[in-house]
Amino acid sequence: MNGFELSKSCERSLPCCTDGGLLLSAKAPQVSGVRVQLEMQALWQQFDQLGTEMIVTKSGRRMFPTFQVRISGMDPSAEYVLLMDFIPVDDKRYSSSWLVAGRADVAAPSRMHFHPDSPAPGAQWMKQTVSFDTLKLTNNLLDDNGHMILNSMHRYQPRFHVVFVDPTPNSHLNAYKNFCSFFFPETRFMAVTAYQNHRITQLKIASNPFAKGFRNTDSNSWEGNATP
Amino acid sequence: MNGFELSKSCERSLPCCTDGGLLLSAKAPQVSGVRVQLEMQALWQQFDQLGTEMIVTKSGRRMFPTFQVRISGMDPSAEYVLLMDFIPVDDKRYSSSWLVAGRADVAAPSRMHFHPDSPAPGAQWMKQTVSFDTLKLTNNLLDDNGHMILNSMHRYQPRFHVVFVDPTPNSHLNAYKNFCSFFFPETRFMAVTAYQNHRITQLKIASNPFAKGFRNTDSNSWEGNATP
DNA sequence: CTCTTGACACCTAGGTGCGAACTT
DNA sequence: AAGTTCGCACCTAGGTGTCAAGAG
Repeated sequence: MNGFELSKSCERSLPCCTDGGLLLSAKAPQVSGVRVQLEMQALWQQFDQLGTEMIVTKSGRRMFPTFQVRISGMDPSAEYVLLMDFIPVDDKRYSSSWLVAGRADVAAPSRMHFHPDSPAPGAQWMKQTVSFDTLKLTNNLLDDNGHMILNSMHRYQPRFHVVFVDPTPNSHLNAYKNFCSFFFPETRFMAVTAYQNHRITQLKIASNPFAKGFRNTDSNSWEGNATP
Repeated sequence: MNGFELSKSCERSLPCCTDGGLLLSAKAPQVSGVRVQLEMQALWQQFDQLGTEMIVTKSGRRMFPTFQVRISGMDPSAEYVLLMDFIPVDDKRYSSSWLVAGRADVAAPSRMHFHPDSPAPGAQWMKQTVSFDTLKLTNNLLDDNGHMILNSMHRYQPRFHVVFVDPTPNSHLNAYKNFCSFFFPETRFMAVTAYQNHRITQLKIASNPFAKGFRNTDSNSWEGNATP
């Protein structure tokens, strides 16, 4: 039971560093020890149990909950770039009843979202929570605002990447050594243009401060539901 | 009179690079060619003609107009830090009628305000206007929010500094070569806790979008002022 | 029929000067 | 009297789900 404090986040984050048969030691020391912990995990799990949905709009919509992580194990003085992308969970297309409705549409242009503070030294990334609150989701294939393009009615798994900026000449030859990827199963979601599950809507309203206007302030709303 | 296209901004910005008898050539090439142009100059001059006043509060107040500059002549790939400070225009203390009321108070702790994007390569600084809109002024000597501490009823001259981040070992030995300072006379102002000149108040209300609530929207207020 | 769009009311978050109350 | 402080109404700017209308 000892010495597991750090590896706990590994259990949760399932690092993709185990690239096929490659040993972890094949990674550069600047990334091999990096540990990532998801923030607001309880909330993410609450959504996940209902089947998380994220709204996509033409102009771009934020994620809620926001993807936020705490990072440890970086080289404090080394420079890192942090970024996210979204991979389709399966190649299926869903109908409103969550039945598979067909094969996935043609793959949308897959974009990367660089954290706006990138690049920055490890010390800066580790000293506080790293938040991707400026990331927006869109269903507009022609988007030119740098938002993440997703297909509505498809499921996605957010991925998080830590890239060590290697100052060594010809470092691109060893590029595969210099990054590490993480994903958290509880952050999977369905992209939608309108909520399909009313319980998701209610949980969003209850937990997102910007939706406070839709909260039922009547603690006794269960009584006296007058009907015409 | 030729070759003055660049030095035009120098006329306006009065670089402090001419450090006493030192030649400009004593500066590092990364800063010797830097040119800075004040944005919203016409508005600054309009305020300056009335005697600009800036509110200082305990919690910190933004400047209006905001100090913004356009920069050219940097080495695009060199790293720079940009910062501001405020120097007392004179050692006098003013009363509400702008009469000198005594010697200046003990010098407040002089702070530097680093532009939050610092450090960044020259190319990034030059590609768009650099804005110091997060800078706030306070009269709280014990401020721990990193705001600029000023004495009310004193006049100040904002200064703008461009610092080349020299990667050379022992570069601190040549530190004086690696920066260049600019100031714009029309940005001088009096720090106040409440406006003294009503014409300044009116110009602020007319030009600051956040003060729109105090504008006289009735272009025809002279007619039909119904009273009960 | 299912899914998408856009105007909308309602929030958060925070920048204005006002004016009464307060301090000196 | 002169200068400062603080709550306030009124803005900007932008993030919510809702609902009616539109598109296929």
